[in-house]
Amino acid sequence: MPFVDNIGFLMSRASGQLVRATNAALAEDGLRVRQYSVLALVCESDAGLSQRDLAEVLALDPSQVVALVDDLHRAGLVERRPSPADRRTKLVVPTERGRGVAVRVGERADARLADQLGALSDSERDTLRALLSRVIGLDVPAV
Amino acid sequence: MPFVDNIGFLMSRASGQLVRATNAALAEDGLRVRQYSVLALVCESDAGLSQRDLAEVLALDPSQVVALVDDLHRAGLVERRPSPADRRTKLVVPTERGRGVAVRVGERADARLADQLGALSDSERDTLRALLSRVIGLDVPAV
DNA sequence: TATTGTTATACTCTATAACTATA
DNA sequence: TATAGTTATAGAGTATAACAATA
Repeated sequence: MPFVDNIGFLMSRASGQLVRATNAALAEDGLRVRQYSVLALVCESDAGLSQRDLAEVLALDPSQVVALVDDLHRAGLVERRPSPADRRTKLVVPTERGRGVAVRVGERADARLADQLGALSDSERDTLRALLSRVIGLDVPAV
Repeated sequence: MPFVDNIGFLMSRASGQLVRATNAALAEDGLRVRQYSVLALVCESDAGLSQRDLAEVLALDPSQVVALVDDLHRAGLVERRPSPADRRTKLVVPTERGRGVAVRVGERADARLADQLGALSDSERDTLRALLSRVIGLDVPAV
């Protein structure tokens, strides 16, 4: 099989393409996809997420999460709140402005992503989503 | 739809995982996946590939290809040959040693990749390959 | 004029190690 | 002793701009 059909190569190219397109969609709000992923996650959460939770979900090193939360905090989009249960833990929660930005840029990012996936039908997108989830080990493998 | 089901996010995580695993497989030969991709491509080619060809196939900037070819040349795995047709163009061709290394590390890299895709059946891998090709626009979209 | 390869530069991402404060 | 967050640092990847040689 020729190298250009290597799944790792195809995945890397596709990922780069999607990240570039998403970054372009987020750029006018001064965000990049990694910062936005943190913002989107904490907006989905009720009580806020610890930085450790964020690191695990995003598969990032905790030290990287520090920098991303710093960026969002500097932009006034999130705050760090002390956890009532554990004084080591800081819960990252969105500000009002952060919630608004998340909705707005989320829509633009989703639209851009949809453009990138234009060649795929809805059911093909579902298939792709399921296969990717299996690759990263989030779902149980078929027995 | 929760952010963790975002196709861009899943793609990015999957890509990172595959690249990491492949880099680990190539490490004992002092290669990384980007260098290996150049080596693999020129080994498939009969007459060698120009750096411009490589940049296009790999979706890299030509200046990045310069650095990758430099690395491989320093390791004695490829050579730059003047093109008979165009004195601006340099054809990148593997050395004998380069061909040997490509076969050996290619097998290890393929095995590692197969491990990473362990949860997927053969037909699912084909499906994934086809969907990724469509995303990056290599294939004609379904009409 | 346009293209091939090249150099230079800056920024982002990734990977580790070590430190602090709490548990 | 282990965990959450943090700082620091180095290396790899990405993105542009500009240049020389050649077409």
